[in-house]
Amino acid sequence: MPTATCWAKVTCMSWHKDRPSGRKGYHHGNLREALIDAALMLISEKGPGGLTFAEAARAAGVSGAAPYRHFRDRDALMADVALRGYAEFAKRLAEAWNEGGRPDPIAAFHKLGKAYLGFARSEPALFAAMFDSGLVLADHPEAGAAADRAFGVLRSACETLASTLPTERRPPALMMALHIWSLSHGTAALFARGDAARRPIPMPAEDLLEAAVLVYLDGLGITGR
Amino acid sequence: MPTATCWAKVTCMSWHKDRPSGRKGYHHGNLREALIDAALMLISEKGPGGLTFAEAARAAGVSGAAPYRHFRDRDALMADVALRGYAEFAKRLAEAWNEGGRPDPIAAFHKLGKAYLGFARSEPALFAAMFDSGLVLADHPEAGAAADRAFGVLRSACETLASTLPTERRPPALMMALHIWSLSHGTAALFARGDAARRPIPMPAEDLLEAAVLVYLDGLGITGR
DNA sequence: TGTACATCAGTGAACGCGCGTTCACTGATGTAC
DNA sequence: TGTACATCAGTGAACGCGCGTTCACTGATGTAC
Repeated sequence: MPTATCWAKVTCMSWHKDRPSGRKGYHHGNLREALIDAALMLISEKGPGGLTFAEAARAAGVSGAAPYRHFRDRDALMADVALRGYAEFAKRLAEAWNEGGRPDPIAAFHKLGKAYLGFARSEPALFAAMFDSGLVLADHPEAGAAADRAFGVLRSACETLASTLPTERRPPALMMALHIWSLSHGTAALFARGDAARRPIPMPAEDLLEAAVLVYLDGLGITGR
Repeated sequence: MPTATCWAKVTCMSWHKDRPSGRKGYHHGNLREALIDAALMLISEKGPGGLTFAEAARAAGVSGAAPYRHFRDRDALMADVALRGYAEFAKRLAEAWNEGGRPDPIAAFHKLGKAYLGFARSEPALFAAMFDSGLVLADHPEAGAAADRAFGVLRSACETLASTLPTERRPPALMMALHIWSLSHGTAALFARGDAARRPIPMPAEDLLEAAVLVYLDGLGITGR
C-alpha cells in the first residue's frame, strides 16, 4: 500500500494511461495532485511554515501563476492537505479498530492507539498540517468533518468498551474518548512524530502508550478478563 | 504577579529608575528584552511562523539592523523565547507541586496538572515557541536543560506518589512521568491552549485532565485513601 | 469524418513588498588619568 | 573634577532575493454540427 505522501505521485502517474511519466506537453494533466504532493514534501522538509505557493509550483514544474487555477491561496492548499490528512487518519483508525474488532475489543483498542502513533510517524507532513499548521478547523468545514469522523471512531470504540461494564460503573463514552485522545495525541506529538521535533525516550512510544492505556482501563475496571 | 508575556515590558520599564517611559535618546537601554517581548506578541498573534526579525525590530522601535547586536539570527531569538518558556514552565510546575506538597501529595499532583494547562492557556506564545516552533532541543542545550528541569518536577512528583505503594506493586517512576506528561500535554495542546487552534469541548480542560489522572492513579492502585 | 469554435489550463513577464543582511557611520556611556 | 579616548549600541541607506499576485497571452482539449 502506498503511503499518503506518495499517493499524489502515484495518482498522477496512473491518471492517464498514455501519460506514464507524468507531464507531456502544454498541460500538466494532474496539477492539483502534484501541488499537494509538493506541499507534503515541503512541509516534511521545513515544517508547515516552509510551505510557499511559489516553491510548490516550482516543485511541480509549473510557473508561479499556475497554482491559482486550483487553489485560492496558500491557506487553501494547506487546508486541502489537512483535509486529506484527516481523511486518511480516519480511514486508518477505522481499519485498525474494525480489523481486530470482534474477538477482543481490548486488543482492537490497542491497535487503535498504535494506528494513531503509526500515522504520526509515517506521515509527519500530514500530521504537521493537521496539528501544527495553525489551521483553524472551524474555518474549514470539510476538514472539520473529516476530523470528526476520526474522533467518531475513537468514540464508538470507547462506547463498545464501556458497554462491557455494568451501567452503574459505566463511564461516559465522550469523556473516555477525550481521555484516550489526549493520551494518544500527547504521546504522538512528543515521542512518536516522524520529524526532528520528536523527543527521544528509552522505549518504543507504542509500548509507552499501550502501558498507559492498560493502566487507564484498569482504573475504569475494564481488565480484559 | 505579571505574566511572562508582559514580563519583558515590566523589566524594561523598571530597568533604570531614570527611564520610566522606556527609551530615551540614542540608546534603547534594554533592547534584548524588548525584542523578546515583541517576539512573544508576534508569536501569539500569528503563530511561530509570524515571527520575523524585521517586525520584531519595528515593534521594539529600532532599526532593522539593531537586533543583530543581540541575536545571531531569527532562530536564536526563537530559541531564547523557548528557553524562557521552559524556565518559566519549570518554575510554575515546581511551585504548584511544592505549595500543595506535604499534606496531600495527590492534591499536589492535580495542582501540577492544572499548572500545565494554566501555562498553555495563559502563555500561548511561550507554549507555541516550546512545542510548535519546530525548534530542535538538541541544538539548544540551555533550552534542553530547562525542559529537563520541568520534566524533573513531574518525575519527582511521580516518585513521591509511587513510593506510597508497596515495592511489589510500585510502577517505574519514569514510565509514570512519561504517561502523565503525554496525558497533560495532549490535553493542553488539543483543548487548553490559549490560541485559535484550541478545540472546543463541553467541559473545562482542567476537569477532563483531573478525571483522567484520577482514573490512571486508580489503575495503579493509588487511591488517596 | 472533418472543421470551427469555446473552454480550459498553463505561460512568462511584470510589479510591489517585506525580509535578511551588510556597511560605514554616529551618538551615548563609561573610564583612565 | 575635568578631559580624552575607547567602547558600545543603534542608525539609515543599500542590496539581493523570493514571495504573492495580476495580466494578456497561448497551446491543448473537447464538442457541436
